[in-house]
Amino acid sequence: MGKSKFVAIYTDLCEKIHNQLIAAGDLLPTENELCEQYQASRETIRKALAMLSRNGYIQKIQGKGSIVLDLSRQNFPVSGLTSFRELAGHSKDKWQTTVHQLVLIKPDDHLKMLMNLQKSQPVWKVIRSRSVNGEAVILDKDYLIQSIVPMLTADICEHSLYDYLENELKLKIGFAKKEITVEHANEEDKRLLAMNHDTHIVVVRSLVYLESAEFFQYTESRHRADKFKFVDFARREHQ
Amino acid sequence: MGKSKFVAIYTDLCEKIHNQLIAAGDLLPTENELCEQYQASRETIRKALAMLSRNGYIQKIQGKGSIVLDLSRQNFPVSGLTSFRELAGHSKDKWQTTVHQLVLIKPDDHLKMLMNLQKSQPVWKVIRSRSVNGEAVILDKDYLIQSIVPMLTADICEHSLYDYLENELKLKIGFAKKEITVEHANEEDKRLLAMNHDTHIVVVRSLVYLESAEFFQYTESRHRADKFKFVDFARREHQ
DNA sequence: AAGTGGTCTAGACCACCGA
DNA sequence: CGGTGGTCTAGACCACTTC
Repeated sequence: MGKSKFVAIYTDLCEKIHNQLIAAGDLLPTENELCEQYQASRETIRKALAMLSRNGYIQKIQGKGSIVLDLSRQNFPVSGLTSFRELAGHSKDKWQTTVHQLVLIKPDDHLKMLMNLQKSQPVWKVIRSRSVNGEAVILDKDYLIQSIVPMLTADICEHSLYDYLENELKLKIGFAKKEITVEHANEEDKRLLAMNHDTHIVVVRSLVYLESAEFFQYTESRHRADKFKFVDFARREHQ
Repeated sequence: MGKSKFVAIYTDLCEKIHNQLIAAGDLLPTENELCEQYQASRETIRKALAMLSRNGYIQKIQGKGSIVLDLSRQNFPVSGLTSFRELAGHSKDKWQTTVHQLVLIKPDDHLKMLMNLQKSQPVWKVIRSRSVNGEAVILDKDYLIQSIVPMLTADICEHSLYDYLENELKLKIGFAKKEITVEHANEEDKRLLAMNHDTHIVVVRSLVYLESAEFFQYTESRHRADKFKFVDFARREHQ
């Protein structure tokens, strides 16, 4: 239950590609060979390969085989659900988090609209800035529904909020909808970020849901424009 | 061959959701019921459901069923491969395309690096602006490898380049890697776009590949910052 | 013609949910 | 407990590439 067979096969092939045991441009073993190697049925192998394909590791070509792609360089887990991790997790720079505010609030009308709340219910408001090399370049404003996250501390917010949610509270994150726009910096941005003569902020707004399809968190992640970068791998679904 | 069974089922369910024959928040029929309805095996039904899930239409919950999600409002085909379509295709505004340049060039070193070209080979360079309500807000610079796209005309570029590539040349687009950043507007931006006192440009750089894994196009899509919006649906892959 | 991936099937067992 | 989705299997046939 910890892992299904096809995920284990996916993970194994993933590592082999990352460690260049299989070089970019090469063909993967055929599906039948992989059936042998992993003692699995073909459909199970194919699930693992489909996952590799979705995540940009391989390209399957009918009649030929599965080519290993060369996108690994900057291909950190695309469309992960937290923008901070996306940026920080895979870089070598030193990131630091500062908690500016942690309060339990009753949402006002504007927030209720943003969060699509029907009734008024208490919400954790967390404001944090993220610094790299001592320069605050990201301002994260999180709003979490208290009936799902009963307690929060500054300590949790300063370290990894998501670790806490997933590993301590055992919450299962399901999906999120994100929206990226560019806006003018406001007073709060100027106060809490090192604005560096820059007037623009990239705003990533996310609605995050649990696996139960229950809404759970709204996040506004405000990035200094010159420090922002979003990478995406998109596959064409021929229908 | 035109369509596989599971794609047909996916498409049918898609339409039913769009037309609200199945309401958001409701459960889809169970997998076994769908087997009956579509006269298909369960794995085939599950392929269709997996596709719906990937594209944000449903959330599957073990032991319960598949809930129809309510993301339809602004959920245009996320992570399509062409940023112009993403913006224009599903809006009600009137868009117009102006072709500024269409030439066959030998790429210089900078372009060769961007396009990851080993040898020097002729490349189509297409510069177009996109206007909405008479205001030019997007500048698209496309570079297409001529050995794959032998001929281009201004007429094709003014209408739909991608229609031509897919339907006339029968090219099969496979996947793309995109990168979104924010940069200062340059002279060309100011000349060809209605810059509106704005100094920033959202730059979407894409490397596009065919299904054969062959590289084929580099695109730089430069959006006036205040007109830019990117929407993404991301699913957590629990492993 | 042989080998590859693409699709579909029927059946089995498990993990989870709700009454 | 019964019904749901999650996983895995073995086998079949098709479409495509390559020789």
